Amino acid sequence: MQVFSKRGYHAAVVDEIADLAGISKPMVYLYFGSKEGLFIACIKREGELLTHEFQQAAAVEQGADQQLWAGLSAFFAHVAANRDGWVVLYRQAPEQGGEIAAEVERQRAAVMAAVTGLVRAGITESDSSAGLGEEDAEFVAHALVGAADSLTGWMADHPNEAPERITLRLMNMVWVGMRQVLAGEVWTPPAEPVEG
Amino acid sequence: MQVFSKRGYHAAVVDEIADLAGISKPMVYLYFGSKEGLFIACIKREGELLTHEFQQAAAVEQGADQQLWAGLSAFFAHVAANRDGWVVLYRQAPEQGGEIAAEVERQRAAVMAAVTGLVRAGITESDSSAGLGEEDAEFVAHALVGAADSLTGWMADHPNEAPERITLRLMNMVWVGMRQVLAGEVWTPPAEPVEG
DNA sequence: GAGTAAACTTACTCAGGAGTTAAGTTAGCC
DNA sequence: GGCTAACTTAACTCCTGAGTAAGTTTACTC
Repeated sequence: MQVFSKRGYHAAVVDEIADLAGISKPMVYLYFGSKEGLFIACIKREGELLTHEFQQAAAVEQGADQQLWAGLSAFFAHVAANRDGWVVLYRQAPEQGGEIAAEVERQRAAVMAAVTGLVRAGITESDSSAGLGEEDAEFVAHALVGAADSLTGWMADHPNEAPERITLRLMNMVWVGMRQVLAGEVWTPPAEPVEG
Repeated sequence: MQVFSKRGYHAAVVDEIADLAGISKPMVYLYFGSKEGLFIACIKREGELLTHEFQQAAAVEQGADQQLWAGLSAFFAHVAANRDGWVVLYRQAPEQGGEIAAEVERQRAAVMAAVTGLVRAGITESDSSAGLGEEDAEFVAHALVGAADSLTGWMADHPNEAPERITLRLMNMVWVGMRQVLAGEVWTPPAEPVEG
């Protein structure tokens, strides 16, 4: 994870990974078959761990907003403690082909589905759904995950910021806005085009 | 750009790039010196173009929200028309070392600074600054850029969605929330810890 | 403590791809 | 027609790094 995160898949050298793990290269091939196999194992573990922690945290029966809060808190806590894994999973894996791409897609979709589910719940929970539907849930989920991802970088620059505080800030940015939108308050752009 | 975007820096083969450009490999080396030089040129152009378009759009004198709206619209329009460039700049470049990392960092910082500037303006423009400060501006800017990045993926799955509509959705998610927070409405988490 | 299987290492092979060299080819110009 | 500039083609060198083969240590059994 550490090496893949720092160097990227292609630039990561199996020898370095083996050294760092305190074993020799042939052992890596014995255990994982190939570099690709090793990488897939990394992604799989990371994705499943993250999804599991997120859903575990969000599973408690309560309002959708609080579930989302719990899930995001778990997410940030996990990433803060384990930045490499997230970087590998979300930032650099997608461009590879074949089996790797497939596994990454699977793990990512799982994360996205979990978030989308909570957002959807938040929308339908509101009485006045204000015309927001499935597409909006997906949109918000994408934006949320992207924001969270980017904030992992911000978090690295602010090591004293607790994951809960980050979640709180993010919830205030997003959820309060969504609630307002659901309540009918909408921001609108200027009527005429701003520039030719 | 196309090849770097599809394959990633390391897996990109100079021969393929040359073929696609309709020139021969030695010419690539004549013009750019090395693969790294070529890549840096790509990043530089992309970053400067994007920053320029964003700032151009946001430069018109008006409310900070409308400036942000204009800037984000320009951003989405640019990325929609030129996905490869964004992918190269934001998603895969950072993990390389040396000169590449330096240039990427420079371009990214420029984008981030532009966004942060507008968010900061939005905060100070409000009468009741509600205790939000520079750190909050940076936080929101990070979240915004991350969301925008992630939404470029969503956009690729929804080709009929106009960039302006995406911006509108995003503005409604973020700005309305921020306005509410500035006005004093705050979302708070459950009092007791959700899980042990 | 010899025999042996499992766990491991050292030292290799071999392919792919960055970067180069050299010998053309084409177009424009005097 | 010869000269130059801008290129191409195609072969090459050389290095890095994935994957492997053969040998060596460890640990366990009788």
